Amino acid sequence: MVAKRTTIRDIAEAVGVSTALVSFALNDDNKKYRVSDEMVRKIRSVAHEMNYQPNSAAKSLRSGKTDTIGVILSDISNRFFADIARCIEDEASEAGITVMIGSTDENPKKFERLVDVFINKGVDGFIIVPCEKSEHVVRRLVEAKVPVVLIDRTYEDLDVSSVTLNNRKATSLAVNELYAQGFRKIHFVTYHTTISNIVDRETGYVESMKKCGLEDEISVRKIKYENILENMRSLIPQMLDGGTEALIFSTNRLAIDSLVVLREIGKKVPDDVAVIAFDGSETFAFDLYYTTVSYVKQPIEKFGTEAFSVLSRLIKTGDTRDYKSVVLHPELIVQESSRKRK
Amino acid sequence: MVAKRTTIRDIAEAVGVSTALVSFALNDDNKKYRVSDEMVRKIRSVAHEMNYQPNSAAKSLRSGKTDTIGVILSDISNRFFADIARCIEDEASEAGITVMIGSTDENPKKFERLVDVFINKGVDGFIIVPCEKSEHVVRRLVEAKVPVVLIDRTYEDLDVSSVTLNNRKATSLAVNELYAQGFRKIHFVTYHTTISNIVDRETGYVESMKKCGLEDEISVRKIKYENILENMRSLIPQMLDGGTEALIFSTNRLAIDSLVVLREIGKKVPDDVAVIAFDGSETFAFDLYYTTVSYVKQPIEKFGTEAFSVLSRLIKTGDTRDYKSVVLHPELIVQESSRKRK
DNA sequence: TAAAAATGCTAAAACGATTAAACTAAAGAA
DNA sequence: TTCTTTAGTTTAATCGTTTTAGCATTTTTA
Repeated sequence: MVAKRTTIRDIAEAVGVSTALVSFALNDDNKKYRVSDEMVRKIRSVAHEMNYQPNSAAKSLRSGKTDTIGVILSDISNRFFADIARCIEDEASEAGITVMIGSTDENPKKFERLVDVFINKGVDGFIIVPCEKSEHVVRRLVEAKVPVVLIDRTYEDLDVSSVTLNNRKATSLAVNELYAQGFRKIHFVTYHTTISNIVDRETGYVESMKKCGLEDEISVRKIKYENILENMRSLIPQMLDGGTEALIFSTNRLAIDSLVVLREIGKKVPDDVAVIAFDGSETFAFDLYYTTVSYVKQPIEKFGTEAFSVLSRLIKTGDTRDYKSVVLHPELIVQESSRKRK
Repeated sequence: MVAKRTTIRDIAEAVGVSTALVSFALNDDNKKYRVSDEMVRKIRSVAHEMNYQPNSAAKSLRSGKTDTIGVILSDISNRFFADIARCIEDEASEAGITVMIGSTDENPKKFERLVDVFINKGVDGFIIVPCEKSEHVVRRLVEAKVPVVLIDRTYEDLDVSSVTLNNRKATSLAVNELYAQGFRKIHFVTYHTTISNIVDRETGYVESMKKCGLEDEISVRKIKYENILENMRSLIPQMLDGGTEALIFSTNRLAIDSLVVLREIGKKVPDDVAVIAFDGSETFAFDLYYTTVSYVKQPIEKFGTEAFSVLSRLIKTGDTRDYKSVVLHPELIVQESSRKRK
C-alpha cells in the first residue's frame, strides 16, 4: 500500500466542507443528493490536485462489494485457458472490475483452497473451470448464493450457470468429415476422466459412429493425464498396427504429442493415418507441421465474454436462482490432415 | 461477497465474550495478550463451527496491508508470460498472498491504467514487465516508495529492483555457435523497439560478430510489431537472396513465423539456411517442425521465483531503497537447425 | 404573508476487524 | 493486613468510506 494517501477527509478539510459532501460530489450521487454544480467542480478539482485515490478496502467494507471477481482455471500456462483468462480480463477491465486468477492443476484440494481464499478476499463472484471430484465445493457456493459461472465443463445435476461447448457435436463433426472422406476405421483417443466435456466428446464420437453404421469400428483408447508423450509412444504404433485409418483426439495436448510420435516413427499424415485434432488455440503449432492439421475449433473468446456477461448479470440482480446455460458451437476446420488420398 | 457472513461479533456473542478476545484468540496474539488456553480452544471451535471467514476488507482497512500483489505483464496469453505468471502465482499462494494480473499489450495507456487500478485496490507491491515509454509511471511508483520489481526488461537509470536475462550473452552464444559451425553470413532479425531486453540482444549480436572478426557481415533487420507473418513473407526471401547463411531471431514469435515462411517457400533448414530461435517456452511448436530447432533458453521459472522473492523482501522490510538486480543466464540448446551440413 | 417545497449542506452511525489502555480478580510479597 | 503483580478480560478508538436523517436557508405556491 502506498505511503500516506489522500483521504476524503483531507479533501473535506482543504475545501472546508463535510466528508459527506465530498463523497456525494465524487460519486455521481450529486444529482441524488443535490450538491451545487460549483461545489462539485471545486471538490473534484481539489481531489485531482491532491491526487486522491479512493481506498477500496474502506469502500468494500462499507458496501459489501469489491468489484473483483475470482477466476479459477485448470492451468493458466495452458494456452486455451490463458486465452479465456485474457478475454475475461479485457471484459472486466472495461467494466471497471478486477480479476483474481488461480490455477487448480485439476487438483480438488487446490481448487477448494482457491475458493476459500477468494471468498475471503470478498470477491463478488466466480468464473470457474471446475475439476473432477469437486462438485461439493461448487454446490456450497451455489447454496451460499454466491454468483458462479462454470465454463468449459459443468456438473449436470447442479443448478448453476455455465458456458460450455456442444462437445458431442464437436466430435460428431469430426467423425462425419472422416466418414465422408471415405475413412472407416476411425478411432478415438482421450483421457481417462469423468470431466463432463471430455466425456461428452467420447459420447459424440460413439453416437455418430453408430449413426454412420460403423458400430463395429468403434474404438476408444484412454490414457492417463501424466506422461502423455510416453503413453503415446506405445499407444500410437499399436493402433496403427491394428489398422487404424483415422485418429480423432479429444484434446489439443493429445493431438500434439501424437503428431510428434508420428513424426518420430516416420509415419506420414494423412497418407499413413488421417488426423483430426481438437482446439485451434495453438494453431501455430500445427502450422509448422509438414502438413496442415484439421481440427475442431472452439470459439475461445466467447467462453470469456459470455461467462463474464452472465456473471455480471448474476451479480447485478443478485438473483442466483436465475441461472442460465450457454452452449457454444464448435466448427470443423478442414485442412490437409484429414484428406483421403487415393 | 457472500450472503451474510459470520463476523467476529457473532462469535463473541455466541461465546459470551468481547470481540477483542475473539480477535486475540484467533490470531496468534494469545501469547502477547494472555488469553487462557481453554478460551482459545473454545473460541476457535465456535469460529470453526460457524464457518467464520475473516473479512479482508476490514482487515486491510485497519492494517493498511492487503496480502495482494499486482502483476502486470505484456500479454498473459503469450506463453512466456503465462509461464512466469503461473510461477509467481504458485509462490504467492504458498505464502498466502493473492495475485492480481493485468496485460498491457505494450500499450503505455493500458499500463498506466492498470497501475492506477491496482494501487487503488491497495496492492502491497508490484511485479511488472514494463513497456516502452512508461518510465515515468514506474518512476512515480518508486518515488512513492511502492515496492516494485521489474522483470524481463528494466530502465537503466531508475533505482529499481529487477530480474532480467543476460540478453547480450544470449545472442552472443548464438553467434558463437553458428561461427563455430562454419557459418559467416550470420544475420539478425528483431523488432523495431527501444525495450531494453530486445536492444541488448541486438547489442550482443553486434558485439560478438565483431569479436569473431565478422564486422563486415553484420546485418540487423528490424520489423514492426504488427503483421509479423506478412512482414516475414517479404523479408525472408529477400535475405536469402542476399546470401544469408544463418538467421538469429530476437524472439520466439519472430522465429516461429519465419519457420512458417521458410516452409511456405520450400526452403530447408538448415540446408538452405541455419536458424537459432529465441526462447524455448514453446518448444512443442518446434518439436513438430521437420527439423528440431536450436534456441536460446531462458530460465522461465526463475523469473517468477526470483521476482517474487525480491518483492517479498521489499514488502517485508519496507525499505524500497534497498533495491537489487538479479541477472539470469541463458543457455543455448543446440539441435539440428544450426548444424552445418557439408 | 404564511405555509409548503426545494435546495445545499452537516452530523453521526455504520461496515468488521485490530489494539492500546484500562479494569477486575486472584495470587504473591511485605 | 495491605500492597504489588499477574492473568484474563473489556472498553472504546480507529482505519476511510457511504448514507440516513435532519438542519438551515431560500424559493415557490396559495
